[in-house]
Amino acid sequence: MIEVREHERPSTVSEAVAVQQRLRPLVRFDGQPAEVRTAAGLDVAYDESSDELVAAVAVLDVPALSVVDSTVVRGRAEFPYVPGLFAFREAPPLLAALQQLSVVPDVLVCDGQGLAHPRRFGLACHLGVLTDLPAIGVGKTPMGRFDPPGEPRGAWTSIEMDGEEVGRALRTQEHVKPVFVSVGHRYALDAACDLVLGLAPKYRLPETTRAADQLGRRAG
DNA sequence: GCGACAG
DNA sequence: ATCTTGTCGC
Repeated sequence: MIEVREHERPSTVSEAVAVQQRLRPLVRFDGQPAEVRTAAGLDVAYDESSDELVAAVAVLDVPALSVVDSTVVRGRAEFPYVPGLFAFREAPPLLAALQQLSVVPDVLVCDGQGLAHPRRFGLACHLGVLTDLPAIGVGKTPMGRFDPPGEPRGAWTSIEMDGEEVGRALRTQEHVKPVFVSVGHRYALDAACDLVLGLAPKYRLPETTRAADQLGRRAG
């Protein structure tokens, strides 16, 4: 099963920022899996009462893209939504859901950013470090600066923040708005984009996140 | 000072 | 995140 590293649960913005600064150096850039046979999609859906949420994880076989395992955990939001501190709201229930899995996925495909974050420590880095599993971030909304990639499927451009490449705007479907890919933990950016393209043969978003999204919505 | 700000 | 079915277009 998945082991989760001991971690703090801050209740204020300044404490949360301090936790990010402390965990950031633990991000690893080596240890990428030689072959990805399973990929987990993670997503959180919100309920009516605004502080109730549903964390869903779907593990897909690669490259078949069939669901081989899944878990759903209901809970309450322990932290408000604050841009840049997204993980303190969604990581707790997602970690609980990950621990219920009967298989350990080769990579976590997170719904949000990884290094494409003001302090280079988005949700994908957070989850990657706390589980020490390879992780990447696939966001629907861009964070840094980028030029629009070409229209063909597979076209991409660099996303930069403070003059460095922190991710890529990747076109997964021709003439469709790109997704925003960044490294989370133990994964290279090139490989992350290859993986996302393989996971998104038909739609804009990877099948992993689509499956998790559907699970969470069904349980809400 | 003003605007921007993952889900 | 969420409010929301069918419909226009490649």
